[in-house]
Amino acid sequence: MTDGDLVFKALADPTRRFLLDLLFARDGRTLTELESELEMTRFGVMKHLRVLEDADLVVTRRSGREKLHFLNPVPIRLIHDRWIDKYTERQASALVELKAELETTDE
Amino acid sequence: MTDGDLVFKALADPTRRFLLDLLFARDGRTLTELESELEMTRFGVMKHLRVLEDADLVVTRRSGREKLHFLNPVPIRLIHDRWIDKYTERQASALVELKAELETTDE
DNA sequence: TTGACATGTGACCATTCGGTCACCTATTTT
DNA sequence: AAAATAGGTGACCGAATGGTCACATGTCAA
Repeated sequence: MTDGDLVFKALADPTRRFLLDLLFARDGRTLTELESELEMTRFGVMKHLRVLEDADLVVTRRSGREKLHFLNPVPIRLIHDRWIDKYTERQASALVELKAELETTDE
Repeated sequence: MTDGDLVFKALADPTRRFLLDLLFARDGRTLTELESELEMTRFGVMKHLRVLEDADLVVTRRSGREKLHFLNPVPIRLIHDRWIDKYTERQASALVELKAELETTDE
């Protein structure tokens, strides 16, 4: 399996996307800390973190017996660049902003 | 399953990503035309296109007995916006460009 | 209107994936 | 040193996924 494949497989699971959300909000957390945010055993979370790490979406640093987890945004950017070229980028982001605007004025 | 889930599930398969690549290169193709680019039965391709359509990554228009397929970049842009904020965007794209530059100068 | 063409449905099967558990190692604390 | 803490491995099982086929509908051309 190539690098790119790993990224898409990693993003396919809702638990793993939630882990990325947690790290996006605050970096450098340990497995145990992340586990406490999820209704799942430590082993499940560990397996998911492993997948994210293999995909290079999460990078880690050991500190004693702890392992700190950090979000790496580069693979996400590459997904964007694959199907949105420089010419259509303005359109796409404009549509996204328009949609967001319409939804907030609904409230 | 929510809309976002469908997008990530859809992107998880290499055949579906290749279909997006084909449509990114040239829009408005029929099922039969796309099928000819793949080593898979028509039914397999149809199933994949259905998944992409449910995820809103591909939109279609009927024309007689043909069904034309178009790429929709909006969901891709939303993925980008979820984990790359305005402040780190410059960093991420800079890293991507740097990596591309290093790889091309290698040759 | 008959036949060819383009697309569609439901069932089926092999493989992959998500999650848990028993068991294990390494580091810190008391 | 002993106990507690943080992380890790391999096997296992139910559920979801990828791909194919028999069969069916709608559209176009001769």
